[in-house]
Amino acid sequence: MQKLLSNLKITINENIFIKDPESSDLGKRIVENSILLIDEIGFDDFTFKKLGAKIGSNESSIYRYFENKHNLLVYLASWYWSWTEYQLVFAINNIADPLKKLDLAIEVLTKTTTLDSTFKHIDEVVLKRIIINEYSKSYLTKQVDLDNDEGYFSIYKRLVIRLKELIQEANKDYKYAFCLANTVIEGSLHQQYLKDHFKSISGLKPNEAPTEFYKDLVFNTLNISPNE
Amino acid sequence: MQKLLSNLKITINENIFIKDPESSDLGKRIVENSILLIDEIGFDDFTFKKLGAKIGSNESSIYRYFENKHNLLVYLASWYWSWTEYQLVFAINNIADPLKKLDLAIEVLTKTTTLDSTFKHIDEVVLKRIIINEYSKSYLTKQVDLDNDEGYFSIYKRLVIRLKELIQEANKDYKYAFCLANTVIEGSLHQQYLKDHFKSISGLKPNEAPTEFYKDLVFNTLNISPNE
DNA sequence: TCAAAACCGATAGTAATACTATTAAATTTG
DNA sequence: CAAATTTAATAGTATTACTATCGGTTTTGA
Repeated sequence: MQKLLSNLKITINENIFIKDPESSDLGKRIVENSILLIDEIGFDDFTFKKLGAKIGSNESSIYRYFENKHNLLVYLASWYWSWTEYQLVFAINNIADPLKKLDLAIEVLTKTTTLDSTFKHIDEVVLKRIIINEYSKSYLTKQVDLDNDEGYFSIYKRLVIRLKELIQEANKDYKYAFCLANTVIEGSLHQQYLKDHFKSISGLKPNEAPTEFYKDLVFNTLNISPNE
Repeated sequence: MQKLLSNLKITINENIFIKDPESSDLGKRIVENSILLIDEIGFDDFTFKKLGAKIGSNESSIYRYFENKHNLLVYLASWYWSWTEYQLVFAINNIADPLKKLDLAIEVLTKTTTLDSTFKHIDEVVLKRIIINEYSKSYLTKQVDLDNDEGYFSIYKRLVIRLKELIQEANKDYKYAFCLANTVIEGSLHQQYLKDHFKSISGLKPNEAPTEFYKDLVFNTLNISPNE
């Protein structure tokens, strides 16, 4: 992926962290290396103590940035969805045709992730793997309603709403725009998980993204087709 | 739900448990009450110690049935998917029309769960809630490939394959049968989760199942429609 | 520029978790 | 009725998920 804008900062809800990790060198090392460590050992085995050892810092210092590892995961997810939203907005900017806009949106939301050099301390390819493997753990908790009230998932919800609006623009009579938007965004993660771990029931080849499946699904469902 | 068959036993892969919980009174109490306790406090806070206290038994006794709480979750999920498969097979039995069969299959897989009096120690409505809230935690782990090799997910995979075959019978030219089958089965759980916790982006009303959405989705995608 | 504030690393400590091991009583079974 | 199995109880371990405190260093802002 080429650089779209320099000096772009992804803004995350302040409730999620105690101290903004973008505000210091240690904070950036926490974010950068937590992505690598969670990818390596999985979120369940990930601890602040292990992360401290990896970055040559102390457990207690990391607790000054994030209340617990759950909030760190919410932070990483928010970053990912915010970055995805920015790509989506950029892709459909100045496009008038609603069908073409929807086509591009599905493309952005379902394609295989590539590196973005704008953010030097974040490896988006590894982060995407974490989102595929761990994202649902950030909301499948008993405190989900409280977290939701704090705005922990607002970026994700905004993205779903954007896609739902694109679907409605493309076909004003379609009755299930929200369900379909969720199907594309969450389903795309699931399809990519299946490709890696449940090959026998995955419809995707090893290096295939579910993009074509979702385009076919959405345009057939809406009874329209994008003119290339 | 009315009783379809008496004396039916759901068979679960023997690798998942140490001692078959169906083989003793204590085993059945473990299964029955683990469902209630996981629903109450969530899988993350659930421990064998707490379950022992609930059923007036000891932590160490539960460890003789299940290696750990993860395997207990896999067991409960296998039970649920096996029960669902039995409902699916029963529903489409003796139906010849492929479109009607697919229609009924989507119905079974996406509808709201109701009690089945065949299994006295299992509350299927509560179990379904656990599946919605916790199922993905059973495979979003670092040991997923090993667990898969042990056959922990074989019932679930068999169900996906059944639906994929019904899709193919309905439209032999459709290219993404596996992707679509996974979309319906996993997506249905997700839509029901959104309904309860992310109302602002859910397309479902409080007591609505995603059945109509999925029927519309599948039949439009396959370019067919079921004759009622 | 210098004092206050903020930051960081280190250490210590706690309650809970996720088990394992052992033993002894109760129950089942052949 | 003896042997085998099952269960409950206790004890113990390493790790987790924190909290609290204390200096030393760095940053800041008046």
